[in-house]
Amino acid sequence: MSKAKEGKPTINDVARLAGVSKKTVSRVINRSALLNASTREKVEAVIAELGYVPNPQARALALRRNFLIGLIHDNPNAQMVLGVQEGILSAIRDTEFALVVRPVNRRSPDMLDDVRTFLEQQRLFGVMLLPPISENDALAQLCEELGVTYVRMGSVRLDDDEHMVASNDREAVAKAVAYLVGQGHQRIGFVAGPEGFRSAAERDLGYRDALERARIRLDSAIMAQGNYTFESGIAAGEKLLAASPRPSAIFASNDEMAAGVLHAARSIGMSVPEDLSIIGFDDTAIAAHIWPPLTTVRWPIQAMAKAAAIKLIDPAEARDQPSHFLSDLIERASVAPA
Amino acid sequence: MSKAKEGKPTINDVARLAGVSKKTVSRVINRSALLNASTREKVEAVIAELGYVPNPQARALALRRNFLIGLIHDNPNAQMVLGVQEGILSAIRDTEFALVVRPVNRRSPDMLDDVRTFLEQQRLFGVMLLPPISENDALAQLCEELGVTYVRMGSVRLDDDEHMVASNDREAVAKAVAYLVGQGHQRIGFVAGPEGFRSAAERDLGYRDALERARIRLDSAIMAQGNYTFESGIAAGEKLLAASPRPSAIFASNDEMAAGVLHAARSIGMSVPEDLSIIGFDDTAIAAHIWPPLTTVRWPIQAMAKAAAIKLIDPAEARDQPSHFLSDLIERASVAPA
DNA sequence: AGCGCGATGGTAACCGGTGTCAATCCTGCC
DNA sequence: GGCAGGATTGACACCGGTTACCATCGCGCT
Repeated sequence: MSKAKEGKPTINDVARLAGVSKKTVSRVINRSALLNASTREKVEAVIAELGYVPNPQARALALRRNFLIGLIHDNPNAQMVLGVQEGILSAIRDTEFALVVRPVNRRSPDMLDDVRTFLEQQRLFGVMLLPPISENDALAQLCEELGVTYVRMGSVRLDDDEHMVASNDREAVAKAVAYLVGQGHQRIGFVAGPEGFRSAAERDLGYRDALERARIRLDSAIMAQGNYTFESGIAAGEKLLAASPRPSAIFASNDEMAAGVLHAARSIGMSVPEDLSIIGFDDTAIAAHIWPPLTTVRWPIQAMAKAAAIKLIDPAEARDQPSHFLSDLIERASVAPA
Repeated sequence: MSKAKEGKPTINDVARLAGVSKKTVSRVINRSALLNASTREKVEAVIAELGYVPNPQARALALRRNFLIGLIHDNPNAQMVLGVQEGILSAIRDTEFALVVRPVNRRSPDMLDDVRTFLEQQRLFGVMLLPPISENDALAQLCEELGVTYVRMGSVRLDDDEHMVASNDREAVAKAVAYLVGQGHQRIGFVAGPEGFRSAAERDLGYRDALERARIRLDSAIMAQGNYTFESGIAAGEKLLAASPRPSAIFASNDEMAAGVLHAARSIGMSVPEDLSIIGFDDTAIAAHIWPPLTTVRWPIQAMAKAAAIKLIDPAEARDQPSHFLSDLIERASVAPA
């Protein structure tokens, strides 16, 4: 408050004012046990008075590790990315960690180089990988090679528990389809996601599992593939609804495509859910804001992200963190009994 | 590749192998002009061979500034937040800057303390503030006090150009409403946003401007207030459509409420846009994925965020960056002539 | 009284860069 | 050939922390 010439107070200032050495101040900051109580109090008083906060860059340099965790993603689902960011933040709030984000372009040929530069340049403590990029094994290997710890989030277990937090999309979809069966539906269409997405493959398997368990035969006439977009959902819907006999229910591998199916149904005069039941996946904002609100499957994203972040930053608690999560079926109004 | 015992190569390793001093290597890294070409080449060769990348923490310490820019927000619109993140990233890609995000809770009483702790602890180079929290002057003052440069994004100019990148919501709404007038609508309803949001106030003003210019009298029977949610849009829609005479068009202050109005209209048997034209604001994912696709107003978010980031990190280019942006009217299918 | 020992706290080096300033090397020019 | 002066380069301190290791202190003990 006196001659503090612009600059923030440093550990030296604290030491001088408290009449102790830097080292002692450092001990106070790091809560070292071998410290006389009165010394500690004296130092703490000075710290409070000066409003001293240790310089993170200096700390990082001396400790040879920093306190930044990265989030690398190419996920088009804004809702999900933000959910992850909030989940991570809830884990690192009240710690000295901070979250650095890095959207990348999956299709870019130099995606890997881009990530490499990023990791080398920033020397992050660790990174989280979101799908679909988290399915890229080369990326995980790159982290390994660069000595950056990582945790992947995904729709299926792709790595050991230490490096993975996974939902079980296959099971979740099977449950959703079984739910349709439970509502009396026997002719259930399916809109698959694009190739190359692990989630798409898993959801496909879940659909097949459910039909098999219900002893319903697969019929390729009521199966179509989309690419997770609204438009592809429309196209898929048109194909499926042209089949004869028509499906009485359709499971779409994500909400956007489900919205597209809904649109296709409506444009040929069918009403939902009276004439057609629809289930989506992801519980994005769209799901709740179309009419009728979409029944869908939801990853517990925040919880997953939080668990992932804890795995990254706190080895002690890491083993208590679950690596597998169950998705919930969110029942809204797009499903009716057959 | 030989005895590199785990650790990454440092400037000392490079200096030793190149047979020059640290300082010279430093000069090469920083592209200092006063350097003999042959020396530079020699050093660059060693750098390439070793795969040397300067340690950002050490740099930050020595330079007394770091290369982290923060994004502080409490914005519920995921689409927008992600757009901003991408905009910022496009500005800092190929620089050594990184983006640190910090979602906060607007309603929390210790929001300011939370931000203060964050800023003091991380010693960021600068921060960007997103609405609605960017409207909080105390926050801007806090940044000032802590010596953190900041740039605010918002729907109206709240600060000098150096610290502000603004759209002009008032003008944008006026244009949108004028567009409805141009389509022959004379009875145009309005759904306002919640109090306390500057954007809501501006959009309200824009509506009034447009009516005044068109010499249409305000009628509180076809004005309602919502809180930017889908549900509040339904309620507002019900109120407005119960008025007599009914409005032939409705402007809603955001897309979610517009979707709500659409739903309200449909549930009383009106079809859109035949019986009712609707315009929203924000161009969120919902706008494109409901039926009919919503005509709406869009902030050029990425461009704004990019300009804001450049203002933050590059004083030289900062003055070339615009501080004001015009929003675009995105014409889809929810508007028809009266 | 002298001694050993655990509890505290200090000193100096170091983490990996950058700034300052002086030393050295050229070069042209008288 | 000698010298001024700009172009290069290096030595060294320093940024603000931490660690390794040493010094001191107070105490109980013989």
